[in-house]
Amino acid sequence: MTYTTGAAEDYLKTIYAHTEWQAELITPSALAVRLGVAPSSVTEMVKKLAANGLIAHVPYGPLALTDAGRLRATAVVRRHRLIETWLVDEMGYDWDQVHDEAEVLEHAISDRFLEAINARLGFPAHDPHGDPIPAADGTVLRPPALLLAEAVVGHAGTVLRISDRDPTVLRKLAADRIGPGAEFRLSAPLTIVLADGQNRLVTPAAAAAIWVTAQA
Amino acid sequence: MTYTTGAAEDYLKTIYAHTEWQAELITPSALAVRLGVAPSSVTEMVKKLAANGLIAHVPYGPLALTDAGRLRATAVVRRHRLIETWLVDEMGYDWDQVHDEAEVLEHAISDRFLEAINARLGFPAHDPHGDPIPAADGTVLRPPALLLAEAVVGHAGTVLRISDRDPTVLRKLAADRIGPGAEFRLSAPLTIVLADGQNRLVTPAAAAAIWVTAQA
DNA sequence: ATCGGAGTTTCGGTCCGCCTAAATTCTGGC
DNA sequence: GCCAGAATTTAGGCGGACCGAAACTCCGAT
Repeated sequence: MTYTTGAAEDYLKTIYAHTEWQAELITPSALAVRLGVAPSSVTEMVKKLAANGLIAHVPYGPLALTDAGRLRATAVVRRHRLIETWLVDEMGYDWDQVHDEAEVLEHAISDRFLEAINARLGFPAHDPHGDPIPAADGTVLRPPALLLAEAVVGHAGTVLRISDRDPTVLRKLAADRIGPGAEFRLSAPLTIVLADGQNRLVTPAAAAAIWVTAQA
Repeated sequence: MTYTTGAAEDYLKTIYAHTEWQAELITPSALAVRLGVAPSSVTEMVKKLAANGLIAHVPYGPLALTDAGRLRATAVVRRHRLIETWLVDEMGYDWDQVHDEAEVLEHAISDRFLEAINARLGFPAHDPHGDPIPAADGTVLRPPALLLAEAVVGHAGTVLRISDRDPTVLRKLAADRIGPGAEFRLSAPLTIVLADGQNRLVTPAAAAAIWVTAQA
């Protein structure tokens, strides 16, 4: 009835992550791609998660978390992001190196351990990529944001988060000193001016990974 | 061919642990008890480990690690003990609380992470219970030792290690300030005098968990 | 309005680690 | 030397997570 294996947690987390910054529901095939499994594996797990009341699913339709599922998912995300923050702040990792380690540890550490690092870090609200760390009750504070790739020329704002999907992008941006909190103005397509007046050319891949404040 | 699942690591580690302080080979049934699995499960895993050249086994006989198996086992033990040391030294755990957490983490952390904590701890030679931490090449430094339960009255020496099997024993001994490094003399059965002259009565369970230097 | 292809599900299968119950083998006491 | 009981192995099964191939459903383009 509880059903909280590492695999199930990964499915829930991935469903949650998909809807965190985009508002669309995820389809089984998209989920399969993200998880790197066959579509039939998704069907199977979806059946189990639905039977446990963690997701809502009509046959041939998209997937949506139930309240119970969302709570479970945010708990995993919370672990993942606290671990990433801790690896960067205390264990000497760079922000492009934490993902895989966190992926494993999030299923391995005890609650006690989690709270130990949380306290040590001073109860951070965001991870190194700017992603909000869900509270223990599942609450997530997420400001309105849009992709840099979708911003119009002239848009000014602050970098809120960078998707951690592509380590290459992360390394490049770190070298360019572009991270959460950076203020900028989009002076031309794929070109931003930072607070200190420096220009930066961002790759299309980077523009599709950088989320910025919606309001100037 | 490589075959290093968490379960297999646990079998190897347990076989190794059995022969670390006692010189006897372990039998399949003893291994089953230690691991909390059915004897038939042991038979099955033993077959796989033998096929992979990690243990030597003749049907109906006891189990022995091959060189390759010992190397694999000490690698796991190394992880386990470094993690325990780190949990106590840096993460605020008491020595009777680290076992379960280490049991899970030893299969989860990367080599990079392991070396990060190793460096942070200053490359310790022993864990909090006094167990030697194997070197990366599998070398283990283990002084001659005997159980306090087997020492004769009058025996004097130093506490080398305390088995971490029983948390109750560990808590009691911590309260009594008996730990690795403590000098003592066995003044009567189950009675020791510490370096500062204080007397301590040890329970039979504790006497069967405390290993001391063989020579006075 | 239908038809084909994309997306989804079903079906049968694999591997892993575990189980119980039923053989089988070994061994020590007579 | 034999034989009962203990230890071990074999046999058959289960649940979890995955797979590929085949069947099915759905929807948009014509």
